[in-house]
Amino acid sequence: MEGKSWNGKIVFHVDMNSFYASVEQTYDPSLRGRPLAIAGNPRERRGIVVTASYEARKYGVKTTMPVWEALKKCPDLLLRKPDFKKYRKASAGIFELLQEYTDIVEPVSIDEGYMDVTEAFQKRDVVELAVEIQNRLQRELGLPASIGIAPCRFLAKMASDMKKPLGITILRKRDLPQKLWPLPVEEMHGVGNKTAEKMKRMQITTIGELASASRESLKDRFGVNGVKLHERANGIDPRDIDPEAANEVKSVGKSTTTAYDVTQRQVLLDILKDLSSKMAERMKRKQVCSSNIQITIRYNNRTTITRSRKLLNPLWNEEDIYHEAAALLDKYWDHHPVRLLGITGLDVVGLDHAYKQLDLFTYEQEIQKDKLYHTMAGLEEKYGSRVISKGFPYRHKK
DNA sequence: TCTGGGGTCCTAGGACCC
DNA sequence: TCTGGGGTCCTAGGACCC
Repeated sequence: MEGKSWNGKIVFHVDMNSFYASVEQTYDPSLRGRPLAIAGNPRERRGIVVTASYEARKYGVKTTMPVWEALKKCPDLLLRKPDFKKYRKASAGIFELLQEYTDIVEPVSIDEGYMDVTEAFQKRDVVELAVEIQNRLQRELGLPASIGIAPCRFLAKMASDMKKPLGITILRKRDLPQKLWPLPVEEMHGVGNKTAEKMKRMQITTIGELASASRESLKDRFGVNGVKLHERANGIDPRDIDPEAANEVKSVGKSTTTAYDVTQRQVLLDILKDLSSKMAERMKRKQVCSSNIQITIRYNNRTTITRSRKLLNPLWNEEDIYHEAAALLDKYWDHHPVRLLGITGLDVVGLDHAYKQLDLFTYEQEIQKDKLYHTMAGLEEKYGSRVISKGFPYRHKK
């Protein structure tokens, strides 16, 4: 248990317990100790449970369960709509607290993160440290957390899952045979339904069986992912904790399930307009732009398609996003009833970065200068960005 | 009365180039 | 006359996670 008994890294995985519900309970003490679910509006068919308090879980209320079903299981269930402003604020408080202990903190979502405490706490008992962090989160922010302690990310993550709520679990390499390997393979982080089913057909039902399966058979079946899972089951995970990871956004999206199945083009365009405006807001807040716009259409039979187009220039304002999204809709929507519509900006880069990249703005000015713009726009409309970028003479100038 | 909204990473096929 | 091989870029879909 002493710091000195650990070889190599010490990683904490801090995982908040029923985070949204816990935050709501700090704002409204009358919710404490009661069955509570954070959920959308059941009348708008977005009504699924996002988070359930532990009291609600006792009745069988679970995440992604439709609200009507949750109410059947627990008639006294209290409901609150999600309020992400509150959650983001609470999240900031949590990570500020964690950063008092080390700079190597990597948030992976609003309510969980990794810490590399190797350097910061060589002399200190790691369990004591975890207890202190857990107590402070509870006392200062009113939020319960479970903490996993291990020599790598994967094991820390598995450890924090082993005791909830308010657990502290150590998972050393030598603990794997007793603590990790007996678990069903579907409980492994990175193994979902599909993979678990395939593994069962290969006679792999526990993490231990995965650990001792042949690397080759896993590689044949699952590609690089199979090799990774095999290594992790054996306690090998070389991924470092990267404090910058959260700043390196790859995509920004906005989607909505419609109140009813939509078949009118104008209604869909209105929704896209609204999504564009919200997306533009978010991109501005994050100071990013995107050069690849994608729309998502989910039809009322739940089949979902995505259609995207790479653009010549990155964009970030509402009108441009809407223009691209509407063009994709008109090109690809097959007029079947729609239940969800979304817009995502892919290939996202920071605005500062975009200015330097490719001299985009001089590029655009030159198009204007040569009066090629309309021809180019017409061509791009017709054939996509690829043709234009290849045919355009300035791209290779220099 | 079914099943949200935000993401990441990987794979595979086709176009295109040499 | 019936068809190479290597590489990149783009697009679409799938699996997974919280």
